[in-house]
Amino acid sequence: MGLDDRKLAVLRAIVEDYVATQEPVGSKTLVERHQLGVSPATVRNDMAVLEEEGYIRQPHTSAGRVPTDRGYRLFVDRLSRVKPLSPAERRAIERFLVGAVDLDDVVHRTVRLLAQLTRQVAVVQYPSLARSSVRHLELVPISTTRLMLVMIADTGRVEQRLVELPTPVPADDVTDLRRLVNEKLVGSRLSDTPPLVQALVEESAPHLRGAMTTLSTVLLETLVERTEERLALAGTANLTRGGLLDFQGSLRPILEALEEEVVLLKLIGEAEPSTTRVLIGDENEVDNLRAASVVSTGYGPGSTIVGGLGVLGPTRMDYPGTIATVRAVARYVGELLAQN
Amino acid sequence: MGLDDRKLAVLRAIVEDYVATQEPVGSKTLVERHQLGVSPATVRNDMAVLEEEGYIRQPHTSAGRVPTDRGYRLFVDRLSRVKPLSPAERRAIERFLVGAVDLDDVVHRTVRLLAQLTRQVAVVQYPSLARSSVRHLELVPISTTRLMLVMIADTGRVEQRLVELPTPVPADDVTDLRRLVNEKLVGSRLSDTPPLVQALVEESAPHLRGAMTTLSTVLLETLVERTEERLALAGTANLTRGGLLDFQGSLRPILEALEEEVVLLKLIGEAEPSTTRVLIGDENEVDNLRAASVVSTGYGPGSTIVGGLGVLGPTRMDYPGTIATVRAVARYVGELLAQN
DNA sequence: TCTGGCACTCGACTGTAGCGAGTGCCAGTC
DNA sequence: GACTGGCACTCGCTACAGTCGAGTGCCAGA
Repeated sequence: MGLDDRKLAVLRAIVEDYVATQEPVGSKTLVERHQLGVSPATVRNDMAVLEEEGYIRQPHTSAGRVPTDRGYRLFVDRLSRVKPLSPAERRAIERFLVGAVDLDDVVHRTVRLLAQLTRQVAVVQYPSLARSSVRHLELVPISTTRLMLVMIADTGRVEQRLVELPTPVPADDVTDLRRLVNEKLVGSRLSDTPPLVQALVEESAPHLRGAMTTLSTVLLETLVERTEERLALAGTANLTRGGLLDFQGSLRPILEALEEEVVLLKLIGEAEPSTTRVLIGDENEVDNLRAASVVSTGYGPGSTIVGGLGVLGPTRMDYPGTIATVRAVARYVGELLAQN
Repeated sequence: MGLDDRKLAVLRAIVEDYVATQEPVGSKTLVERHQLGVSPATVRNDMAVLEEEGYIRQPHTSAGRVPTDRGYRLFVDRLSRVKPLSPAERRAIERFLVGAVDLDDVVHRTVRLLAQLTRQVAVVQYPSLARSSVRHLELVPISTTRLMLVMIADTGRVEQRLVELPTPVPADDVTDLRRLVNEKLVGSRLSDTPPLVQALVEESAPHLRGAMTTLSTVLLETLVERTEERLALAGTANLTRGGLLDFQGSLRPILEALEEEVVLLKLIGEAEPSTTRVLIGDENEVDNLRAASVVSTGYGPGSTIVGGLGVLGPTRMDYPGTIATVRAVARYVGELLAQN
């Protein structure tokens, strides 16, 4: 795989041109637009090598070259630098995010902002419950045998769930239950609660035992097992930019994939390392998204990560710009959350 | 506008055929597929009249006829009966909606169900706050100058909002505040609260006055002014059915409209009368949706209405079936809510 | 009022031809 | 050995002409 500097430069030029024009790029136009200092014939030879190595391909004979997924990968890894944000973008981010009034608001603003700036489909995961701690648990009696359980997490998330009690429970007992669960659980990570919840049942007074058992079941179900991850989506209309050229003519699989929360979470939620992740075309494990690329990263207050966010677009996307925007937005959101 | 019975039958046949085949329908195929008891020539004469009256049109000379928006309207109003649901559909609805665990769950299941049954884009509005009553208000101290206000409505909706207090407020005072707002507001409709909230400030003890003022502002903002209506969406992938024929080739405007919550709320949220509403093509006031039809209705426990739901699809849609499904789903959801 | 017949229209499809962007290869030069 | 200019070739795109056929409008007759 002897790719000298010039061949890399040719690849970079092809990617940049193709992203800009959306048309296969030929050797002649390439030397015209970029100062490569060599003739078209030489570029053609280089192209032949790049094609051999699988970085570019010809849609058909007598057409220019188009980068392959592998070509984009090389471009992203070795040929591009993260583009600094324009002052206008920076301002847009700041303006957009101030004045957010609660978590819902923050998430919605963020996802719209991301979609607008990148002109692609944006996805923002709500702060993960698994990475949140309990700030407060509230029990609101609906009837004598029904409670509304409200959990407030330190990330600002609020989850509620109806609890059907096996037997009527008087108001005083509800107060006791409330005190007990709060004493035991407040401050602990949700992922660490199962043993605590277990202990809660065992330690509770006999007359509370029944209610507490039901309550604990619901608690475990809601907060731990059914990892109730939520997310917000925006910018699907951006999929129609670039006519029907992107996504080989059919938006169908993409739209289908976007409806599957599980799929999206996998895409942007696994942001273990705090670095930005780029998945290009085929690298994607979801079949429906083989024609798309995803740029995602984690966000959270300070250096911790509580959730993921990212964008999805055609493989033919402006990677440097998109990566920069995604990172910047994630950083701003993190700062915003840190203020809480 | 003398449209005798046969002309109406011809129109009905045209609509049904076109909806089924998606192809302009000619006089010959029409008499073949439907027992009209007359010759193609006669049908042609009727068609000419129908076209004159604006109920059908020809995409081009030497093509069959296609219903106009006006034609669909006449069809819906006078030529179609609501199709009874198939047992399979009935079962699907029941199966889908049992086991819903909280409001979010109900809404999400409903919207997916609607999308699946109608094979169109489904929209479900959360129970409107304006039509809800306060069941409980909770104040959770986050710090000495910050409270989390949580409002639980009788419709199951839970809204939260951060309150920044002007001065630190001790825990005892928070207890007092909680008691006061609950005493005053629980049980009242949200739309009726403004005077009550006002009174709350005036009647509160001097040392609570400052905090109560801030609190009341937030209350009014969150619950009344910023009519925080939420909605859920599903089935956008269904827009791609029928190739690019529907929506005159561009999904763009549709997708854009679907991103605007305000627009959607207007579409399905204004379900004043409990009857089903059908908006066909041009009747739609949103420019982006001139190529689409919307079938919507209100839902709620018993005969009250707390929100709207509906579907959006091409004007060429199976109106009788869609209307039946939308109504049935709304009724089931209403029953489900009544159980709470 | 309905029907059969007939001439007409016009989009869809097919085949052909010319154009041109772009390529691969090769011989020649530095 | 690396680069370049030149040349023949490929093949998608566009334009154009011709054919086909579904569907129509109209009219005379039952």
